[in-house]
Amino acid sequence: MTMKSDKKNTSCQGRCPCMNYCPLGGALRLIGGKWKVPILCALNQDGTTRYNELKRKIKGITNTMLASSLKELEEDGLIYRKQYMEMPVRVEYALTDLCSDLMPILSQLAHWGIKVHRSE
Amino acid sequence: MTMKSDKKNTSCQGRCPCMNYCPLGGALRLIGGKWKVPILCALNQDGTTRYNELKRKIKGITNTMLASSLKELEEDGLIYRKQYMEMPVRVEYALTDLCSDLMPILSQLAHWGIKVHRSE
DNA sequence: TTACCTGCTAATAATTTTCTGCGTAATTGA
DNA sequence: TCAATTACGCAGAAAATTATTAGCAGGTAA
Repeated sequence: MTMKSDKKNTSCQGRCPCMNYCPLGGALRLIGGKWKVPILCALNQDGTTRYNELKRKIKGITNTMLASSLKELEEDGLIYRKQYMEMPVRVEYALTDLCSDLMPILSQLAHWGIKVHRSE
Repeated sequence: MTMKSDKKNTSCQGRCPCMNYCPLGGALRLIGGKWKVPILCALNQDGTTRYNELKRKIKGITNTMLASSLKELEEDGLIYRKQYMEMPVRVEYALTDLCSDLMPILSQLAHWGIKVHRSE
């Protein structure tokens, strides 16, 4: 898998749940950006999904962003890519176990988000 | 508090832990950006903290970003600002209860981040 | 054959968003 | 007058995102 050791670690300079590397900052970087959460949510909800199916489901995403986000998510070990050598090529994506562990945490975050939204 | 209803809701179009508004996207926006997590972590670790103390503790942050991030966090109800009418002015920041509820979730996220980091 | 269609992705430039660096302001006691 | 504290404003740099174009592999329709 990829090396990320050169990424700046602004998140927590020796404080919090974080030490020198800051796994919290690291985690947030993995799911950061505009489209990664929508992709993960789609895969979480529907399971294994093809490229164009994702594109249809995630409104407004461009090919550029879908392809590059999928690539990063795969490199980071959050999703799994399986290419079938049919013609035309078929490619399927699914969450890895690692990412399945993440989803309940995101779900808690979502519940917290509901509270915040109500209190505004 | 602030109205955020005009924010685009790209995160989850009717899927996942999210409905139409997407509280997950909302939550991630609140803590998004380069400096908000470091600020929250500092406040979580040390409790009530003054402006310049925060500035010293969070290495590399500029006045512009510290001031604007604090302002947004306050508008969003995550931190609490108390200004003492001394001279020179003293201002203290602390986490709100709402944000205290968030910290354990971030902690879980951090633990997940450790796993990811190890598997790379 | 020719032309165009689907599925997936890359390359590039244009645009938008976010961040940085610097300067400055109000206040007032020493 | 100067220092200390807490900011705000603005220009430009950097980063993220979008738009556009194009590629390839093969299938379909004319």
